[in-house]
Amino acid sequence: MSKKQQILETAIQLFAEYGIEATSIQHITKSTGISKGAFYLSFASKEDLIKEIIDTFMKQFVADIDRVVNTPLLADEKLQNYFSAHLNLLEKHADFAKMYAQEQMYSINEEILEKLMYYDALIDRSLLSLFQELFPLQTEQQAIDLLVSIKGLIRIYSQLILFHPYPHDTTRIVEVLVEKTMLLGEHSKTFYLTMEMVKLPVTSESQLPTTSQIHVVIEELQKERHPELIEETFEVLREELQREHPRQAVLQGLYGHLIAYTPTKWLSYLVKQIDTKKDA
Amino acid sequence: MSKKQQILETAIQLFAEYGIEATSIQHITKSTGISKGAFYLSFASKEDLIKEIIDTFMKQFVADIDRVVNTPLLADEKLQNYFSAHLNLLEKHADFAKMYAQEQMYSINEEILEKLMYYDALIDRSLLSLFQELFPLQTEQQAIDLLVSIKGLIRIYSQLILFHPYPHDTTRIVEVLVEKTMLLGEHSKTFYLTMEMVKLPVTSESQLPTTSQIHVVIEELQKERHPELIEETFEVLREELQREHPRQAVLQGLYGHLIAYTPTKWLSYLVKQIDTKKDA
DNA sequence: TTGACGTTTGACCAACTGGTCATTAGTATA
DNA sequence: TATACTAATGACCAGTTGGTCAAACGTCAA
Repeated sequence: MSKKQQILETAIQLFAEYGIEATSIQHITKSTGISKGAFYLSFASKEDLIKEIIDTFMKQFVADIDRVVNTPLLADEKLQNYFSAHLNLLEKHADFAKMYAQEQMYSINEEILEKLMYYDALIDRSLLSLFQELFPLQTEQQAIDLLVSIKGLIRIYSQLILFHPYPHDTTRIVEVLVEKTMLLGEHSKTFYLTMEMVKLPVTSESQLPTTSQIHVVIEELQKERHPELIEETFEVLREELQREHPRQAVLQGLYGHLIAYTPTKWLSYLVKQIDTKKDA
Repeated sequence: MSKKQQILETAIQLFAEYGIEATSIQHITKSTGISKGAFYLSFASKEDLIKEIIDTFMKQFVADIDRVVNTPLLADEKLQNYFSAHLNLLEKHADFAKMYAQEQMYSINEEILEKLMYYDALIDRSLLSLFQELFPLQTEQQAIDLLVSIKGLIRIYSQLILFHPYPHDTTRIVEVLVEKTMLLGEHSKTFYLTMEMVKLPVTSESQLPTTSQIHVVIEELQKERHPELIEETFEVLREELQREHPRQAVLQGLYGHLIAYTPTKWLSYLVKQIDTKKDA
C-alpha cells in the first residue's frame, strides 16, 4: 500500500473517532508512523487531505448507487437493492460515514461543502429517477417530498447503525425502509417542498461529462499499474470515444469491466452518463 | 441584561455561524465587547459555557413540549400542536438549533453528549406517550419504530428550514408531518428497532424529581428578582411540598404560573412530574 | 481626600496549530 | 567507490488556543 494510502486510512480513522477539527496533522503523522514532512509530500494541506478523502469515497458511492438503480429489474426490486447497497456501503466504510456525517452538518470550508452537495445531488438524482419509476403518476413536487422524507429516514437509521454497537440485521432494516417508502409514496396527499427549495443543481445536462473530461480521468488512472483487462479497456475506450457516435454496445461492455474494479468505478459512472446522453 | 446573558447570546450566534470548535474565547469576548478576564468571571471555561447554553435552552424546550403533549385535547390535535411547537421553537431559537445540530453529531465532550442525550430522551418520552395515545393498539416496538421515523422526518425538515433562507409556511409543514405520522403509525407492518437499541434511559421512575431537588432549583431561582406573582408562587410551592401528599389542585395552579414565565419553565416541568407521580 | 473593595483589564503563559525547508538517509546508476 | 537522485526527517516558524493574574480602574464611605 502506498504511503498516501496509508495516510488516508489513518486519517479517516482519526477523523471518525475524534472529529476533523480536533485531529491535527501531527496526530495523523504520528499514528501513521511518518514525519510531518512526509505528509506534505503526499498532500498539499489538511484541506487537500479532506477533499481527497471525500472524492475517493463519494465517487465510489455514486457509481455503486447508480449501477443498482440502473440495473434492468422491476422497480421495487431496485428499491430494495438501493437500500441494501446504501446500508452495505455504510457498514463497509463506517469510518468514512461517520466523518461524512459531521462534515455534512458543519463543513469547515465552503468549497468542501459544495463538493459534498455535488455528490449528494448525484445520489439524489438516482433516487429520484427510481421514485419516478416506482410511482409514475407522481408530480415533481410529490417526488421531491418523498425524496426528502426517505433521506431523513435513511439518515436516522444510518446514525443508529453507525453509533450503536449492535449486530444489525440489515435485510430487516431494508424491509422496513421499503415498506415505509411504499406507504409514503402511495398514500401521501399533502406536500410542502418544491424543486428549488432542495436545489438539485445537477439535473441540467450541462453537468454531463464530456469526452475530454473522460480522457483526463483515464490519463490520471494510467499513472498507476492496473490489471491487464483494465489497461486494455482504457485503450478500447479511448478509441471508441474518437468516433462521432460511440457505439452503446461497446460502451456497455466496457462499463461492465470498469464498475467491477474499485479504482475505475467513477470512470464507469462517467462512461454510463455519456452513454445515456447519446441515448436521449 | 446581565453580562453573563450578553456573553451567552453572542456565543450562541458565533457558535451557530462558525461552529463551536472554530469559535475561540477571544472571538467571543471581542464580539461581546469585554475582556478575556471578564469572560472567566462569568464562566469557568469554554466547556462550562457550552453546558450552560444547552441547559438554558433544552430545559425550556422540554417544558414547552411536555406542556403541549399533556394539555387535555384530542390526541390528533396534540400531535398537530406538538409539531407546531417544535417548529416554532426552531424558528425562534434558530441559532441555538444550529449549534445543537452540530453538537449532536459530534460532541466535543462525553459529558456534554450525555447531557444532550438526557434532554433528548425527555422529549422522546413525551412523543412516545403521545403515540401511545394516538395508536392505542401499538406494541412497544411499533411505537419505538414510529418514534425514530418521525424524529428522522423532523430532523431533515428542520435542517431545510434552518439552513434554507426561505419564508417557510410552518402550518403547511405541520400538515405534511401529521399526515406522514398517521400514515406510518396506522399502516406500518414491519419493524426493526427495539427499546434497548434506542436506549431511552429516562423511562424508569428513578429519574423522577424529588422534592428536595425542587427546593434546590427554587433556591437557585431566588437569587434573582422575579415578578410578584412568581415570588409568591415559590412560597406557596415550598409550603405545599412540606405536606405528606401535596394537593394536585394546588400544584396545577402553581404549574400554570410557572410555565408562563420563561425562567421558571423548567421548574414547572419538575413540578408536573411530581404531580403525575403522586397520581399513579 | 483618603483608603478600601469589588470589577475589569490585557500582557503573559505554555501548549499546540498548520506549514516550511535545510539537512540527511537511502538507493540506483556509472 | 563516487555520483546523482529522490524520499524522508524534524527543528523551526509565526500564529492561535484556553486559561491566569498582577495591576489598574471605578465607586463608594469615612
